[in-house]
Amino acid sequence: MNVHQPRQRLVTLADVAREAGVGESTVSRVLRKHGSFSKGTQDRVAEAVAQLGYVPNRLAGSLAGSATSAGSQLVGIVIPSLTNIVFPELLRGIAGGLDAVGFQSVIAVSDYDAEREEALIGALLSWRPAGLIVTGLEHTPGAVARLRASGVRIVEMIDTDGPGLDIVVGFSNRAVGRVSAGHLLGRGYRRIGFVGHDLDRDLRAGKRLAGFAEALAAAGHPLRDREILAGPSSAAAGREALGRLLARRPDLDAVYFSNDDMALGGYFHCLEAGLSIPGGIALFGYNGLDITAAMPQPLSTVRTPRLRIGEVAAERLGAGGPSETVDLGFELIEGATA
Amino acid sequence: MNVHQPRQRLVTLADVAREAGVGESTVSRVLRKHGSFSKGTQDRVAEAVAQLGYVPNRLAGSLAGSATSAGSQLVGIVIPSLTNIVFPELLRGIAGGLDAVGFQSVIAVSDYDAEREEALIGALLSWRPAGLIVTGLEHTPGAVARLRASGVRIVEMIDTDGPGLDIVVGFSNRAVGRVSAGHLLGRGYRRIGFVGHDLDRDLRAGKRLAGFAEALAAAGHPLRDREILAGPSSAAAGREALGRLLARRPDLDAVYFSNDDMALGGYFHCLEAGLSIPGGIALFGYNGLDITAAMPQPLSTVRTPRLRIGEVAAERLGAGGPSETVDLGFELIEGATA
DNA sequence: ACAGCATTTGGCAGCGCTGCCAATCTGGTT
DNA sequence: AACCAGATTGGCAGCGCTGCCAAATGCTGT
Repeated sequence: MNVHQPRQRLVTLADVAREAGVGESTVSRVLRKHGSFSKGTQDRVAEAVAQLGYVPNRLAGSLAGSATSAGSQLVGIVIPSLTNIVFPELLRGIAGGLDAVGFQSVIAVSDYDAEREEALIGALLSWRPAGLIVTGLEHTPGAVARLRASGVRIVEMIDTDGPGLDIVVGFSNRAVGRVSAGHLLGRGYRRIGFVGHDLDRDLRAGKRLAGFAEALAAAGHPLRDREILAGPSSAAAGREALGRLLARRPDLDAVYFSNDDMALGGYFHCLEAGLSIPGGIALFGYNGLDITAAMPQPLSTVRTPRLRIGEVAAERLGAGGPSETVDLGFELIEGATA
Repeated sequence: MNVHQPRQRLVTLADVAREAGVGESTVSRVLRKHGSFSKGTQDRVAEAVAQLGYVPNRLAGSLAGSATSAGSQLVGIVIPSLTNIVFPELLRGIAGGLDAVGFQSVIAVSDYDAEREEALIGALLSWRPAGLIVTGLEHTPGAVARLRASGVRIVEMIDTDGPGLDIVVGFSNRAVGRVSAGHLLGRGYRRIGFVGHDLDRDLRAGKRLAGFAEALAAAGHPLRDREILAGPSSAAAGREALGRLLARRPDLDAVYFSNDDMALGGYFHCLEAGLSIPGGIALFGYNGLDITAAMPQPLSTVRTPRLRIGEVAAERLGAGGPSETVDLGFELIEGATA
């Protein structure tokens, strides 16, 4: 089946109209519950639709509507990664918010590559989406130009540390870094290190580190050392990086991780090396992944409102308000590791 | 900005044609690198496009092409969840395979609900996608009817235990269960239990358990007990469930988990309860998540070719071959916990 | 210089649907 | 019985693009 057939002609609205013995525009109105029509007509149309197995063609619908109404019912989404569980959670939030209004999402993954993001934005705009949701505030000039010229609602997610193009939904990554530093300092840690991943590409992680280091320096206990592995974050990377860092600086009393995956890896390293936590070494993460709450010692971390960010992003896309920044904040989880 | 404006008229292909001083069809040919045109024309068109900031309207393009060519360059995807990291990985594979051919994916999440899946399939088909990728082999009769009537290529992912509609890409979940049981039996475990999640909804997990229990029974060492928590899989659920199971049946010498998340939770339970692994109790998971390899004792589990499944699914969607089932197999990871 | 062929180009009819407008119908009024 | 507002309906011109076809152009050999 399905082998190079010239694609059978599918049932069209005109077929339904003929079958139901009414005009095309009437069918269109009934199907969209828009305008007025009698109960009898509605029933006859419904029957014809069922009879013929009609599936509306939204390409045609959106194209026709594009002159006057809101364009297609698609929303374009660009995220940097699918590997980091954070992004699927954002997507889940968006999907939830979106299908409340019958929109659907076209998703593209940039792999933390700004050039690629620009290309993807172009590709998504070619579907004349009702709006676009992108990640972060940093984009190539070309991408910004396209977004501006598109005339559609733009939502930038996750980061509020800087000016946005239209709607911004997230929290301050810099503040997360500062608060995390404050917590460690407050607990009396003084010889603090950092374990991270690819900061050149994950710009938010870079901002957190900047805020973190800044707060430490301001308190007079500057960051002692850092171990940064190229490549995406992972438990394996965190484990290896913490091993290296502690081999070099066994005197550290606390380590800040670029995220929970890395921190979990660090935790595994400590288990294996027989280091006591937080007495021997304190660990502090970022994200508040569910898994960290199930650890024998819950991870000390910062929980971010990922799902909510997605929901709000979706919601604002539909709404017609003015441009604005929505800061959803974050929550420090004390945990037992720092 | 962007407040209820009646959507400015965007640049169209006709505008480009006028600017470049050529006909519309010429612009169309140049842009799609289809048919023949001179270098000079190409340059003039390219310049006009850049000049005007033209973004093609794929809604119109797909609609126009739909009469003769393959329909839109969209691919619809239905997955049951975004929470379980497995599905984002599938998506990543699909995205990779798809953008090699310039297709884009519209993603819908069914929440393991068959009725919802049916509705989503309808919604996706209304975009006249080039193909549809769905999860698993079990669908409502209505969903099957729609898929059949759509006339597009259908790929069913992950599970090969049963007949498919068109292309099936995955592995045998039942076989995973059997092989896992074989491994435990081979290692001498005899008093075996199971910890799982929501099997009524996650049908693949149910099939694995069926295969597992069947193999145990065949060997004369039937499954001793099971603890199944409602709701999705998670480390927290695995931890709690293992606690309950062992409280009830402290004599168990091995436990099979519905997946690695659950197993990791079980591992945490053991750490906390001071149970030695695998001497006191052996743990066996499913999925081969990266994180389990970073554990102090790597988890014994079965690694599934998730990324590859996605890639192959995408690849087959484009290809025009006959219907078939592609079994990509799986790999048993010995690990250190069983 | 001219036929013969390949290459390049433009015109235009749809693709299936929606929005606008005019036509028809309904029921109640005067 | 004539009249009117409101409800219901159908016709049809696009939405922006692609595929088909015919026309124009460029080259070659004779």
